[in-house]
Amino acid sequence: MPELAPRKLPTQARAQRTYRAIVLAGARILERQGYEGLTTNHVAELAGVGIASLYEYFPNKHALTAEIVRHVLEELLADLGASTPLITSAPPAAAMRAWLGAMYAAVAKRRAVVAVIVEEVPFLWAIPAVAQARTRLLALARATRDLDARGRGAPPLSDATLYLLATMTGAAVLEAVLRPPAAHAPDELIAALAEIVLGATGQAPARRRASTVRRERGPGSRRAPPGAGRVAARQ
Amino acid sequence: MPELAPRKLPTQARAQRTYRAIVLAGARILERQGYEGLTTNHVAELAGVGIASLYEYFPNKHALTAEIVRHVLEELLADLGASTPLITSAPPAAAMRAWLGAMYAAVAKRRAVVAVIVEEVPFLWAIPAVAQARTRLLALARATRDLDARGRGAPPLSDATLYLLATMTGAAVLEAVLRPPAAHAPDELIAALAEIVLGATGQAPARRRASTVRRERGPGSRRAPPGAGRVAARQ
DNA sequence: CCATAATCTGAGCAAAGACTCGGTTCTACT
DNA sequence: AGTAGAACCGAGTCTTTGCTCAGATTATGG
Repeated sequence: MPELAPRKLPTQARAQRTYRAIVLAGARILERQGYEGLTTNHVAELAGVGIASLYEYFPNKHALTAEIVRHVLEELLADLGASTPLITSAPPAAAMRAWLGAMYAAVAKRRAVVAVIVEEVPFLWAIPAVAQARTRLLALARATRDLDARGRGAPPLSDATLYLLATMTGAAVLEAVLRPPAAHAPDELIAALAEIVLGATGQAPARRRASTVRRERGPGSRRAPPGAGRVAARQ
Repeated sequence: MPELAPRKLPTQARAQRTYRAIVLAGARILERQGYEGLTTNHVAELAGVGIASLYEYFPNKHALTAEIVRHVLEELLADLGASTPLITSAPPAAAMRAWLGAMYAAVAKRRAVVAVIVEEVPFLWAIPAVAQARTRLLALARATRDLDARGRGAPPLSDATLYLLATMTGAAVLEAVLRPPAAHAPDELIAALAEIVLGATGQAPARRRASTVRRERGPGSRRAPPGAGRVAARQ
């Protein structure tokens, strides 16, 4: 198990710029050339710093990778956090759709990097930030359920069901973004997904006819552009 | 995009043994040392053949990797296929539980390799066998729905919902096997998962109290052994 | 301003790893 | 038996790449 923590954190302003440049360059390379293209020399060059500066902050390549992943994840979670006010103020059903939409948007915005990270980065789940994010999201789901159960008279979901719903929705969003099915527009998927989740939580009306699920495609629901099937450019 | 097809297939018996030995050795290394440990020299050595023999059949490392993946996937699907007779003969609800149980067992049996394959192998979705398996499973789901819809009077699921259910279930099983939650035994998860899916397909009775979902752990539902959280041994 | 610490640097080392070459050994088939 | 071609082989080539070293440069704070 390789060391995943940075050697030290930059304190001076100049050093902070260097550190940041390294991480950003790493993210760009990861996005464009995949994990196999992520070489320390290349990262340093693109960042415009000497290779030794990179090793000033990271003990090895794995630690650099972990930091890149942490950075991307943090930005993604920040996006999600920014849309929670809108969500919590909405009525439950709309809130669910909004939440799923926000997840979708956050992932879609960084489609290429996220694809490489989840599909190629080794030791992904050994990165503390990743494991933490998982438990935090599960805790959030549990809290929401408890709050919701207190509000209505309905019996609460079992822990196992809640766990499954949380992981399944996350996986479904990832799947829908990374390997979009040609036959369905994003909006349609989000709506159908919301319906499944709401149904399982007992908040949905009895299952409606299939035709009511199929929406017309509005301007905001354009389907993936041609070529979006490719995972990354890979020079 | 690297070449992923074998250079040629062995025809003589001796050559078939060689080919097989290479693929099996590759699978073992992938399982034990992850993708980073999968070097062509090492594979040849473990297979007990010369390195040049490996390159007799595979034009490059990527093609070898693709073949290893194909082999593991084929075995996994064979396991699934072997249990379909039992499943199709059962009534719908029991069939769903049996199907999920079979998926779980098939993945759990090869936990370590599967983990490495889905988390580390680059170009995974560019491997024809992988993409094919995905579409075949989706087609199976669609066929089942149509058959089922004709049997009962209920309206059929929309295509989008079906797609989501299929991918979500697959993802949930993978997740449950690869990163098992300490709090829930496999049987409990399978049961809860079946309930979610059946609920979404309109076949389940109205959502029951949470307590009825929680089963006692029988002898067959032992939870993951200690250390099962590790993804692979990694020498 | 000076001493000390922090930061930066790039040539180059050592190791690893993908793949080839030139040839030997085995098998199939007449 | 003889021969064509299929299969096998491993030492060695060539490239890549993670990482270090020894020292130059810049900031800090007394």
